[in-house]
Amino acid sequence: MSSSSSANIGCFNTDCKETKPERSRKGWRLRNGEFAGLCDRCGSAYEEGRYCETFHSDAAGWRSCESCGKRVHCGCIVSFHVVALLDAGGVECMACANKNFIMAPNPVWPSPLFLHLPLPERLKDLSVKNWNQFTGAGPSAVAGQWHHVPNLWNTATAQSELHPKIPYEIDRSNGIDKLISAECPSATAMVKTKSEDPSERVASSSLKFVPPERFANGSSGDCGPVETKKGVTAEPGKNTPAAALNYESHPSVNMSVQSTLKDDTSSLHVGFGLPYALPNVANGPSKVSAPQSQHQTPPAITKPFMAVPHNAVESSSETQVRNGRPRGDTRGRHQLLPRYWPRITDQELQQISGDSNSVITPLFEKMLSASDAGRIGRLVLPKKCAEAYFPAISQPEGLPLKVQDARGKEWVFQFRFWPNNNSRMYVLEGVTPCIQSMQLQAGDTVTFSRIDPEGKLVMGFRKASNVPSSDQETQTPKSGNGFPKNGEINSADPSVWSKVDKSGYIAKEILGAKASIPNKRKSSTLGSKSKRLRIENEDLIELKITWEEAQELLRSPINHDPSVVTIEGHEFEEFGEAPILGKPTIFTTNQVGVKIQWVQCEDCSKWRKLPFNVLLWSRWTCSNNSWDPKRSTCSSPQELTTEQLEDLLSSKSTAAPKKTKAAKQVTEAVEASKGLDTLADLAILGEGDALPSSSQATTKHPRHQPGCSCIVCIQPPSGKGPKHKQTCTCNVCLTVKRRFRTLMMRREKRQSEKEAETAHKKEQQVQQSPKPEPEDDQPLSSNTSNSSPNPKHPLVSETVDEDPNRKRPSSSPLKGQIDLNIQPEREDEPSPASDSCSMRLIRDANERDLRGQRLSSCASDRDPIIDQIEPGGGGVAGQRLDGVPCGSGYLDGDMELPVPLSMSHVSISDGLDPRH
DNA sequence: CTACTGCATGGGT
DNA sequence: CACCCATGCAGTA
Repeated sequence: MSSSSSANIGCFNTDCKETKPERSRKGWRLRNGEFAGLCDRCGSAYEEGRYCETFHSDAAGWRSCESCGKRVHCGCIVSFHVVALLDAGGVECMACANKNFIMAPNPVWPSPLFLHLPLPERLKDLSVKNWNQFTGAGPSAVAGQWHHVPNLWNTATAQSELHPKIPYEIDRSNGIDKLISAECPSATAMVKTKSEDPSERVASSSLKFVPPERFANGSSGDCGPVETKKGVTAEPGKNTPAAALNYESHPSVNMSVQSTLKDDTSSLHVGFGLPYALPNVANGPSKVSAPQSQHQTPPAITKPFMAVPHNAVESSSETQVRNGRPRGDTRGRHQLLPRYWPRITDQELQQISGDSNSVITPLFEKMLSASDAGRIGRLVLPKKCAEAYFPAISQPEGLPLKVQDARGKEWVFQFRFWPNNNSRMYVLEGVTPCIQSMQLQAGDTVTFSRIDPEGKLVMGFRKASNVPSSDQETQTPKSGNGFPKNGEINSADPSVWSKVDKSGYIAKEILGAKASIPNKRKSSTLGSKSKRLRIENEDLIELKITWEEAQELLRSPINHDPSVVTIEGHEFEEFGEAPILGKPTIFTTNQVGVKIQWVQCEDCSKWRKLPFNVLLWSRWTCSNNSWDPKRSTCSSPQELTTEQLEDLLSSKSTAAPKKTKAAKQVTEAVEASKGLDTLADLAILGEGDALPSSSQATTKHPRHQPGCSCIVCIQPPSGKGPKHKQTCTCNVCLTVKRRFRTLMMRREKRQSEKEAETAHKKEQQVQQSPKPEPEDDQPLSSNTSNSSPNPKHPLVSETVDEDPNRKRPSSSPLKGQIDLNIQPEREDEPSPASDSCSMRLIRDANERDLRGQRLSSCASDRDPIIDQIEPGGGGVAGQRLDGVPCGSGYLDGDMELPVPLSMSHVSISDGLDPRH
């Protein structure tokens, strides 16, 4: 920033002697991505590669290329991009670097995002990144291979030692120079003392820099982590003394709060390797500059930490004996899978650190599986993460690892592994108390970070998203739908964080952090492993949003104005008929007091005015504007002025969530298949309210559905109870199944039913905008969707099986419509045909339904666990899903099993889940 | 019988 | 196809 500001005045080169230099040459790349503007003289100097030499030949940072010996400056922004830092230490001019297979120069500059952070943060961040670069980045031209990098024990230390300098050194216009200059020597020194045993301890050398205070026993030099002064092994007989990290006298792995340790960080905490050490980080999947990556760098592991024995008893031979395979085998696979990349933002980390001198380095994160969150208390650690960031262990018993949670609580887990095939499976044992204290459940994510200079391991977490806020201890503000607002979290609102205790609190960021997280990131973070998880976490986000949007689309059925009921402070809109969906429009009242409706053409984006009571297709274009021929083409100008449009839009945004109004104003709407599909998906996959992550987030348990009684399914701590059985015949299940089937059928038949549809459409077109949209857009008459003529069946009339009207012939002209309320053919049974996926969907839907039910019926504190639902029998009205007679005055009797859709007509002022 | 432990299994990548 | 890892499950306490 500082640099860019100066860039606006004459030559960018502050040493330029030109009195009134005129910038005409493009210089080096600035941190903001632009290029420094230089006058001719400086520009040519730069282009000729003698800029540094010319303008600051006496500055610090001059080094010699390891390959050609050429003197190169290594410590200013100008030279930053033309010098390659070697893993083994030293630097190379780009010429040699390229020859030696270095394709990319030093890591890219921080992303623009980074630059937007307050200076202190940037500095910190930058310092970390730079440091990382220095510590581990850079292929070794000499060896022709990537050299080791992160050494838990030393890098952290080294880093910590350096950080304190950064603040003042970098706080200058050319801070970069200083920063780098300051670091270079250290880094170099470190590398130069490299281990003598390149085969197995490529970079362990730096261990020598581990300050004595960190490894009190002095064995760090050779053994890495070690005993600390107290030297108490976690479990006598199980842990080798050397391996025990003696976290205070905590003999067992049982976790307990150890507040007293808070400050005793010098020797009790394990340091963790730097996660971002890959030299070619710029080429990584998640670039530092990724627009929305929160300027995180993927925790690339240049070399598994485990390659370096960390304790005296560890030896490669032993390791091999135990595992049947040297751990070093993993050397080739340096990077963590994307799903383990920490998504925690720097700011969040900053918050955790509490004091400004701490630097948080996100290490990795892991979404809890059912077993992780179960009562077994074992958290399976991704192998690479464990090996990269946790101390190396040679004994299956592992060692106790002290981890601090975001609140400063300290826990001691047993970090160990199990021989597995020829590999290892790392687990953290004894995590139950911690998991429970954080109220985590399957699907939630735990993050591991390291705080420097303390070198503490910090465990944060992020709820899967829809967890009721009350369940969370976080103070993160949540949006109405239960999602914490990413912006709020990341906005670095100190006030929020400052409330948290000293150690800060890792924000439970929204899953997916809304749109701020690139899709790629989302998917990668969540992992490609579990589709279920992805659906819940990623797509759900989409769905969630869509769902909310869908609410806006809900219109009361024609001739049925909704009535608003308030239950426990939440407004519920009650329709006499099933609401219908339509294209979102904006309603306003003109000067004359006449209500009008604005709709945006999907082709030209122009807004057109329509009568307020018009039904619209989900896809509406100017050509459909039969009300205003003059504006029935995209070429015709927009009626609204910019200002008016702004007002309009702003009003929309403010009123948007309040669908109630709209519902009252709009008489009807039409839904198109797109929306239909979306809705269908929504209905099935998840209402805005998140699916209980505990149940579905779980991932690969193959037999969860039926009456699985495995520990995972039984898991109560995080799970919310048993689930609906696949064979369950309760109303919810039946309804959902039917619906699901219906949806499926509808799609299939859509095609064949066009005719009927067309015919039907004609009728409607009399009063609606003609939109002969082929398969996708089908006119929806107000009542069509609901075959139930009985207005008393508010929403899901279909649930009433007895209702003959329900039996909609498959040929119904309404088929193509999105009416979720239609009563599918009553092929009752849980279509065995439905594959597991379908069933899952159904189950999910069930859960959602439940929630919806609860939401719409009576607010209850009970968890929407399907199993808690008492088989309501075929559509007994007025009965709660959970078996509790609901008597809620909400809907007249028949309202049972509110389909997901029912949720949408609920206008909730503060969240989808009123329960909380 | 329950809880725990440690390894086996197998789906997914 | 190898590896990862979520979960299963037998053996033990």
